Amino acid sequence: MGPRPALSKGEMEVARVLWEIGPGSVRAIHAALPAERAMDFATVQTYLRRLETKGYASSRLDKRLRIYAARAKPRTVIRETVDDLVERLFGGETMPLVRHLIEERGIDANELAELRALVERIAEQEPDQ
Amino acid sequence: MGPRPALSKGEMEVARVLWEIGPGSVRAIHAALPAERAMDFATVQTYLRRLETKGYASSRLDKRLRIYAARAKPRTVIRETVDDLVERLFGGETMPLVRHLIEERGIDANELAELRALVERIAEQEPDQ
DNA sequence: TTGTCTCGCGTACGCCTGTACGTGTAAATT
DNA sequence: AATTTACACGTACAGGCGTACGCGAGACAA
Repeated sequence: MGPRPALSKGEMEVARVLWEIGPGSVRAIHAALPAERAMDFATVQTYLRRLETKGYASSRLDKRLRIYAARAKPRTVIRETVDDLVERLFGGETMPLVRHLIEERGIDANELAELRALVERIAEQEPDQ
Repeated sequence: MGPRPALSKGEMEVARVLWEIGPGSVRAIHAALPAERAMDFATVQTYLRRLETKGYASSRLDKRLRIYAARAKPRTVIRETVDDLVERLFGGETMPLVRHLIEERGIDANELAELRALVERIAEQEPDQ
């Protein structure tokens, strides 16, 4: 997977839906977008076309209906996107962002428990010092 | 602080330096950029002008030297930026990003200790359940 | 069969972004 | 004084991005 052009914000939203609901028609993807994020059908179509051009999605014609599918794995795309952000906005350091997320955005009791477990798990893997 | 146009990637890098070194001339900011990220002097100048237009920075002339200063606080800008990303790429959920950062990017022993402390601190604040 | 609906697909368009160049002028150097 | 250096400031320009419109052709309804 060579250097793909980065996802734009709009493309991200559509890609996310693609991952979530799997392959689908433009209509399906349009319908699966969060209601409060009302994009025009044609806009979604454009984003999907661009996702394909950029290598993030593929498509095939099923009869007269074009079906899009994700081509890049979420983890990969998230890594690329987040790495870039961390680099530019945090000088490459991870912790400031983690801190921000926990302190500023807040996490509830469940999430806190999960985080605790995660920390312990990592702590075991990574032998002290 | 009304709705500012979002920072572009290039603007982010420059804004970060502005926060780090405080008010300074274009040259100072240019010099403070990570060496491996060599932008042209004139490019930095353009970004600073745009940062001012967007409301993220202010400037004054000191003799014939224009001095730029940050106008928006890092925390605020980071909140706006990260909120947007979390919304678009993670459907508004915080934990997937936290998990990604910890698991995929990895953190060293020191960071792990800090994270542990942070979790405990939050756990105390937020009474169980 | 004759609209009407639904899509695909090409096209559009203004603003944003990355990345500078060039000109004019003030300050510094020789 | 003449030359070089250093900036500010205006301008540029191609490609990306958000957000569609409109046409043409099957599919479906009447």
